[in-house]
This record gives sequence, C-alpha cells and structure tokens, in this order.
Amino acid sequence: MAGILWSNDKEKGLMESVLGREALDFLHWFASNNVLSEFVAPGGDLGAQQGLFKIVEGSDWTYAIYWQVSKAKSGKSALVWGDGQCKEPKGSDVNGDNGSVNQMSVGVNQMKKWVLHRLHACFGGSDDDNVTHKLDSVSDVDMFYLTSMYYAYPFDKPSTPSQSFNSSRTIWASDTKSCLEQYQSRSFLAKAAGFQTLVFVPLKTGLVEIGSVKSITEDQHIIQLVRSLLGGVHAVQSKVAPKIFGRELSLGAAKSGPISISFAPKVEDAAGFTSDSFELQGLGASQVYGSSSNGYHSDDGEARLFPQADDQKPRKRGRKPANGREEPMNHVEAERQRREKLNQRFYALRAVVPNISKMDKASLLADAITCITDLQTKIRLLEAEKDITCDNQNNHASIDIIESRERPEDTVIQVSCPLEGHPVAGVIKALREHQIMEPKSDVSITENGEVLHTFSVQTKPGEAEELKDKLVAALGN
Amino acid sequence: MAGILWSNDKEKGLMESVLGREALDFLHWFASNNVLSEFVAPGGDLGAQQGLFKIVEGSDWTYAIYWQVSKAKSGKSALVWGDGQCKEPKGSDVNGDNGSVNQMSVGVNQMKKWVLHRLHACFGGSDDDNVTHKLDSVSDVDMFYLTSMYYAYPFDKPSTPSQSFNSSRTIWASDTKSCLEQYQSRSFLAKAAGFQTLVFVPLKTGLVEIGSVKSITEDQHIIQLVRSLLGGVHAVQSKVAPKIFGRELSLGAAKSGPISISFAPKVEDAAGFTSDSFELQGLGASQVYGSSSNGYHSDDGEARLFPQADDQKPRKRGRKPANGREEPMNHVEAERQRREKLNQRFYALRAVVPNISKMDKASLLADAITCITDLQTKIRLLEAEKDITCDNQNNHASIDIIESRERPEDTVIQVSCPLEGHPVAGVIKALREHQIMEPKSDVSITENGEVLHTFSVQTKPGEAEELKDKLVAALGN
DNA sequence: AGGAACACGTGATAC
DNA sequence: TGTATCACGTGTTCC
Repeated sequence: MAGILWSNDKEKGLMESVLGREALDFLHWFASNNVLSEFVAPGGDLGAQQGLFKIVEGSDWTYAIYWQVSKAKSGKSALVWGDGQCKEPKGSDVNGDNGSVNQMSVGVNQMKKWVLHRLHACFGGSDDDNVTHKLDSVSDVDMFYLTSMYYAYPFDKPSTPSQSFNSSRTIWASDTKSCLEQYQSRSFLAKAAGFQTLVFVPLKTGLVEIGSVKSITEDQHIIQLVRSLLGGVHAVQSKVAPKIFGRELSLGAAKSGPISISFAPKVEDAAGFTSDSFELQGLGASQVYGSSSNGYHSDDGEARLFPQADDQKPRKRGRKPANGREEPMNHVEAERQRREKLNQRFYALRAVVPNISKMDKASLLADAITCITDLQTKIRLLEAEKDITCDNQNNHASIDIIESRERPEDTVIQVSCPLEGHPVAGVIKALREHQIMEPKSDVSITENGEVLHTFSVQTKPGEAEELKDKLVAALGN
Repeated sequence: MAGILWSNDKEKGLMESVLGREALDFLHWFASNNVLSEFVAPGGDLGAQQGLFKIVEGSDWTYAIYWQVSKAKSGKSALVWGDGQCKEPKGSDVNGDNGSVNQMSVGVNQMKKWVLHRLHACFGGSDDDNVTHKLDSVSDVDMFYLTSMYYAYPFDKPSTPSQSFNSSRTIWASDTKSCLEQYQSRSFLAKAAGFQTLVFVPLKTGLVEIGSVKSITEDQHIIQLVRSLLGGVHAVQSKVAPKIFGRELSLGAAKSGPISISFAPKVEDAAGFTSDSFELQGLGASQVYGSSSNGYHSDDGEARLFPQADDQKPRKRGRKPANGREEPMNHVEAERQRREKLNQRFYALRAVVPNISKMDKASLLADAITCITDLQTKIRLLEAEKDITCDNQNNHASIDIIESRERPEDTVIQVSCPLEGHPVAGVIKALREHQIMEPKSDVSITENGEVLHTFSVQTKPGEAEELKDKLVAALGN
C-alpha cells in the first residue's frame, strides 16, 4: 500500500496516471533503494549548460539532456543527470489543444504539479528550490523533462543510454514507434509530450540525449555539433557500423540509423535455448543474425532468410526420413541444436571482438583471447594510472602542518604543499620566467566558494601588459 | 660499428664483456630509440624508498626494486625504475674471492666503472650525480643494480615483469636456473652477482622485484610484507592459482610457486601449428596444457600424459587402418589437427576468462562474451572517470585573470580558482567548521619548490591545541 | 588437383 | 533412462 512515493493506493494511482506505470515503477525502485543519492551530483558544468542551450535554441530540438558518468562509493557507475535544456515546442500550446483552459485541464495541471512536488521531495530536494512553484502550468514536455531529472541509468542494468555509451554508438530513432521504444520506461511521458525523434550521442564522459516533437532524420552534422559542443575534443571516434561477413548487421529498422533493441529476445525460445541471451545484444534482426551460417532453422519451416536463390541447391537439407528407430533421430536433432547454439555463440563473439583478423573459427578464438588479455592489461594500466594520480592528489592534499604555535590571542598555521599540482603553479612559473622570483600572494575565500589569489608584483612601467599576455598564454585560456 | 653506447668495436666488446650480450642489446636498443626519455621519471616516493629499505635491511634479500607504471605521451606504458634499495650480501667480498686485490680485479673494476659511466652519460644523466664517483670499487651486485636503473619494461613487449603485473600474479623463482631464466636479458649480470632467488610482486601501480644471493623458498609472508609496505592498501588481491578441470595448472617447477615461462613455446611445432602461440601464455607445462581433453597427441607417440590408467580403455583411438585410398586418410588427419587447434584455443580461452560458470564449450563462449563486454564497459568507465578528473584538474588549473591593472610601479594580478580541489581546501573547510569564516593566508614559495600557506587565525586561549588536532584529523595525516 | 574450413550424423560417455 | 556434451570420420564447398 504505502510506498515511498505515495502514502496510499489513491496517490499511487494518481501518480501512475501522470507518469505511467513503468516510469513510476522505475522511480519508485530508485527512491526505495536510494539509488540516486549514491551518486555524486556532478555539479553543473557551465560549458555543458551553454552547449545544450546552443543545441536546443533555434533548432527543431525540443530538449537536450547531458547524462554524465558518475561513480558511487560502492563502485557502481551510472549515467546521472548532468545538465539539461528544454524549450516549449513552437506552435504548441501549453494545455493541450486550442488554449481552452477548461476545468479538466486545470485539474490535470494540478495533478502534474503535485506529482512533481512529490518527486522533488522524495529525492531529497529542499522546498525552496522546487521549480514547480515558478511554473504557471506544466506542459507534457515539462513533465517529461522534469521527471527525467530524477532518472539515472546504472551500468549494471541494461538500458538504451548505457548501451549507447558502452558501445559508443549513436542511437537515432526518428519515427514515433522506435522512438518510444528507446524511451523505455519514460515512453509514457514521451508519448504524452509527443516526441518523434530521440537521439543518444555518446561522449567521453557521458552522453547527450536530444529529443524533438518533430521527426528528424539522421544527420551526421548534428551529431558532430553535439560532440564539438560537449565532447571535449570529440575524441569519441564515430565507429562505422560493424559488418560481419561483409553484410551490414543493422537490418532492423528503416534507414541506416537507429539500432532497434529488443531486451528480451524471446524469438525462438521454443528451440530450447537456455535463458542466457547472448545471441543479439543490440544488433537488430535476431532471426537472421542468430541463424546458422547457411540459414536454415531447426524447428520451423520459415527458414532460408539468406539470399540463397530459393530452392537452388538444397544440398542434403531437410530432415532425414527417420529411418528405423526414432531414438537416434532425437539424438541427431539434439546435436543439431547444440551445434547451432555453439555457432550462435561464435557469431555473438564475432560481434564483440574488435580487430578480427580472419573469419576462421580458430582465428576468432585467438583474437578473442588477445582481445581479453589486451583489455585486461589496459584496465590494469588505467587503474594503475588512476591510483598514481590519486596518490598525487592525495599528496597534494596531504599537507604537513609545520607549525601551530599558540600565541595569546591568535594561532599561526603553516601549511606546505608541493608546487606541482597547485592551482597557481602556472602563474608562479610564468612569473618566475619573468624574473619575478619571489611572488607572494594573499589568499582569501570569496562568498561563492572560490579561492582568490592576489599577487602583487613589481613591474617596470609598460611591462604589465606584456606580463598579462604571458600569463594568459601560460595558462592556456 | 659506432653506436650510441660505444664509438668503436673495441668499446662494444668491452661493454659486452661486462654487461653480457643480451643486456647490451637491450640497453642499446633503448638508447637508440630514446625509449627511456619518453617516460616521465616518477620522482622518488619517500614511502617507496622506506618500504624497500625495510625489505632489504636485516633480511636475506640482496636488493629490492620498485618498478612503477609510467605512461609516455605516445600512449605507450612501461614499467620504469621507480626506486631501489641494495646492499652488499653478507659474507661476500667486493672483489670476488679472498679479497686479494690483484691487477686483474683492478682492471675489471675500472672496466665496470667505465661502463657505468658510459651508460649514465648516454641515458642523459649529468656528470655530477654519477654514483660511480662515490663508489670505491664496483661489486657484481652493484653492477647489476646500477645497470637495472637504466632498464624499463614496455608493455607492448613481453617480459617477466610486465607479465607479472598484467596477470597480477606473483612470480617466485628460487633456484638458480629458473631464476636466471626470469632475469632474461639481465641474466648475465644476475649470474655474475650470484642471485639465486628472484621474486616479482605485482602491486597496483607497478611491481616490486626482490632478489637474493641465497635460495629462498616461497613465503607468503614476504609477499604480504611487500604489499603492505608498498602496495598502498594491498588492494591487489592474491589470486589463487587458476585451476582447470580441478587440476592445478602450474606444473612447471617444483613447489606450487614459480610460474615458469617459455616465451616461444616451440613445443610440438612439428604438429603444424601456425606461428601464433596462444596455447600457453604464462602457464607452465605446455605439453600437458596444450593437449586435447583426453591427452593424446596427433603426431608423436609420447602421449597420454594425463593420469588415465595406462592402456585402459583406449576407446577407438589410434589411427584407422587406412582402408582403401590414402587420400581421405590425409583428410581425417587434417581434420584431426583442425579440431585439436580449435580445442587448444578453447583451453587458452578458458585460461584467460575469469568466472567460468560451466565447463561447457558454449558456456565458455558465453562467459567470454560477457567478459569482453564487461571489460569494455569497465574501460569506458575508467576512461570517462579519468577524463572527468582531468577536466577537474584542468578546471583547477584554468584560472581566470580577473584583474591586472597597472599602477605606477607594480601590478596586481588576481587569480581565482575553485575551492574544490585546492590544496588548502581541507584546511579551509576545517577552519570553517571551527567558525572561522574568513581564513586568509599568505602564500610564499620556499626554495625547494614548495608552496607555503600561512594562516593567521584568531582563537580563544587554549583552543589552539584542539584546533590543531582537528586539522590533523581533517587532513588525515 | 589439394588444402582449409565447415556442417553433419554417429558412437561414446557422464550425470 | 533420458539428456547433456564431446570427439570422430565423412561429405562438401570454396579457394
């Protein structure tokens, strides 16, 4: 009955009518397990804010969200709300059609605000920064956008965003159907808002989600724009679609763009697969993909999906006439299935192993082995690197208190830390290069949590401008 | 003729007689390709120095070296000399036997010093910090130790240290033979120094090599000691020896300890393997390991290494009587080899995939797939994390020059940077918690390149001591 | 040819 | 007794 997000069934029903069943379940699970509070709020990067603004402003995009990678103390990582930008789509009215603010829409509006208020409170927001107070009425786009703020995508659970990030593949869904599919648990809200296009652009430190109420076909320029605005130095290379045996794998949807994902590929469950579903992690068209190399299926007769020139060279296919006993026939069938399963695993392996040298099975295994070992060393190196920089940072932070001697009314604390890594190291080095050998500075803390270093250096008249240029050049901004 | 390390053949010969052929080649290759200068010198950590000292001092160990992971700008990583500790083994004399300093040993000594001098010069050391000046005579242990300083182990080349680090497995060689094997290109020097035990202990940020002129059997306590002294918080879990089908894999040498490595497992090359050698990466006893699941070999009759109760149940093994044509006979043989190769790959895959759920081939492939995807996401996350911290650090370094206004004789430069990540952030926070809201500090630079923050805060009498404790506690040291 | 790679049916084996 | 997996020889296809 009573949950965290609701206190009785009536409230639950109300929330469900606004958010949809799946979103409510999702958020309720989050709230119950305190998932969101595990992750540190990345603290809005101004660059991200500006970049998202540029994407949404003056374009057909309705909103843009930057999901950032965040790591919890528990070691789990997730994509959490980093920043966002949203606008009301042109030509749409806030309260549905025609602007007739009737009784019902007012009631709906009140419900939305109540739900948002509830969410805000449950996820640990204080009352005064509640954005709903400022909103006169809440549109469906607002509802979607504001609800998304409480979302997060842990990497240990499969989801479209995490998958896009992991594979570093852009996902572009430009028709209502596949678009809503990708929205997954947010699809109810997305449907209400009328989104027709959804794009996930993976970046180095997270990904950008952009959506539109219009249908926008895939455009590499927009992807590049997103990357250049938010991706640092667009270091995420745009991988070409993986091909296997020369054939493109993404046969699922129209265009070459969106990768349609079916999370529980229950196809041909009858064939006796165990519950593990490798054959197809995010690669459209399971039937074709999962089939054996010369496309025929064991059970059903709907086979021969490969372009094999119908009924030409049937070889010795087709079940044997079951000669004599039926015991060995079953055996043959079982063996067939075993082989097929193995082959499917081989295909799945081919899909995940990069740099496949030859299409040979043995070579594939060899490549897989080198791949694994390479990845392992890469991880070890990255971790070592991380630890080293951590140590350095700790060294920076590990400050020796040299002196703390008491005098009648005040205390002097001397703290020394290495120059290397100190925020003003660049300034000091630049000053030193300018023959200013003993730069001293006062340090004070501003009210907005910044440290202010004030250097006072002696310069010859006219030299100051040059010094300033040098400093700017030395600091690289 | 003329190289970087020598100017003529005579010099080359002299160096070779001191260093040995392989070490000379190794170092010459380094010097020629400027490998060492690529990597940043990690800058001696005092903790490491002390730890190594504690290991060597008062024990049977002759020396200890900390090899640290270092990353070049090119992206290549290597284990480079981090720090070291060395002592003259007890009971040994510096100049070989009996202390009779004859003409020859004096000459040898001169040669050693000349070689060290040469190495020192070639690897970019200045003349004044040349340690050979301080040494009266150079023992073989010294020679080994000082030469090792110019070593490095890039991860793209196979070597015992890099392999130990990668697999995070301790390597312990306690007999002269395997010991010298592990020394690889340093074996000539190691032999001269008389080392009988060599141990590599992998850590998070590198590894520790310890050696002794005595034969020391494997001792988990020493490994733990090394880890606790140098491994941060011994986060490198000591993996148990991998088992396959319940049998231990390390059959190579005596005891359960050392992993004997043969870098080009040329065994059964005759069987028609291609040059790729997966079947055995650092897992002793290639013959047993590489064989098919019920140990028989295709070509040679030296088979049946598995405990299979000799000549019991030969099944239908043994080549068929070659009935009729000999063509298909060749075919079956080829097929046999293909199968065997595939099986070997499967075995090799089993060796590198962690968390093997079932011994099934299909399950193995499934595990391999999840393994690869998991590793890939792990890498993506680590890299994202790295980038985020890099961004943060850059933000710390990216300082806005707020003001630089010129006055008659001096210039005021105001630099602001975020409090978060600032070295004195901890101090300031601690002070704030003590209701000292506006801590100001002078900053000056000491002559040894450190930044000195001097805080002057008002305290009530007797409060200073408490404040000091709080600060120490807040800074965690 | 003639090797390489694969799928297939079959017998054996372990639980 | 069925239900797995596995290895083997064979037929076939593609260079």
